[in-house]
Amino acid sequence: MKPGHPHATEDCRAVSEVLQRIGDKWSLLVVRRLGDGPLRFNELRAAVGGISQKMLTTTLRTLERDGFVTRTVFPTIPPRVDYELTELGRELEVPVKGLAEWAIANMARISEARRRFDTSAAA
Amino acid sequence: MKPGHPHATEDCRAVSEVLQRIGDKWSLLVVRRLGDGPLRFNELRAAVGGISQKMLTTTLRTLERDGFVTRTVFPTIPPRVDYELTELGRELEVPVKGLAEWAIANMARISEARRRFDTSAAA
DNA sequence: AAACTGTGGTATCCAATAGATACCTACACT
DNA sequence: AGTGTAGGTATCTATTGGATACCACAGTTT
Repeated sequence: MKPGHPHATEDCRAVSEVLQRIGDKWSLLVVRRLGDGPLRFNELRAAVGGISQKMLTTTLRTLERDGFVTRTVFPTIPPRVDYELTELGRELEVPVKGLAEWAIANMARISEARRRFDTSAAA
Repeated sequence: MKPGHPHATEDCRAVSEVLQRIGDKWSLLVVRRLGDGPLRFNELRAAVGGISQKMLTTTLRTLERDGFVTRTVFPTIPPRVDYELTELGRELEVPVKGLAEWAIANMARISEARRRFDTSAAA
């Protein structure tokens, strides 16, 4: 991240892409829940809380496509589908955890900055 | 991040919020550029590349609101406005850098997972 | 005097995406 | 006939991103 780094811009764009990818409304919540072990669709839905069926389906498909979770179908009746983090998904948790700790530690500072900005702008 | 952690869900939601915040299309690119030192509006625009005036304005306002950058207006003619990272902005770069390294190191794995998923789904 | 230039914006409109809601399937069991 | 599972589809709205045009101001050019 020093000036003159030849690939700085494209690298940064790659990071931005990954951030946009996992920065949607539900992906992190889902990954975090699966971090405790595999879950079935409706278990996961209940564990996350507040997510609609469609959004969970969409979120899981995208996570599966990107190789973060695996989807295992048991051809029973009624059907049973297990979702589980892949190795890649578990590795992702490491840097995310770093960001998580920062976010938790600095949320108050951000909130206060917002409050200051909003009150001074409203004046 | 262990099962039974009482604040796991709300913490995770906080992280998700921060990620959504900086996970937009331009914020990280802008922060990265300002990491090399303060820049004027049009300098920044040229440095980032491909960003419209409106999007840069919007992005900078939000970053300013959240306390990541400062905006300094010099009341000259023509006007001159400098943007600079705050201490909070510079601190943010640390965990983001961790995620950045992960993203760069694993981009290929994600791409390959996508390719596999898309080809097998298309079949 | 009129028009153009460089700044850092704002206002407006349009397209694409994200998310929510409601309703649909198929199948077996009770 | 109704229930539970794991979805799919269709529709709607809200948010996001982007393009375009415009503004104010002063100096410079014509």
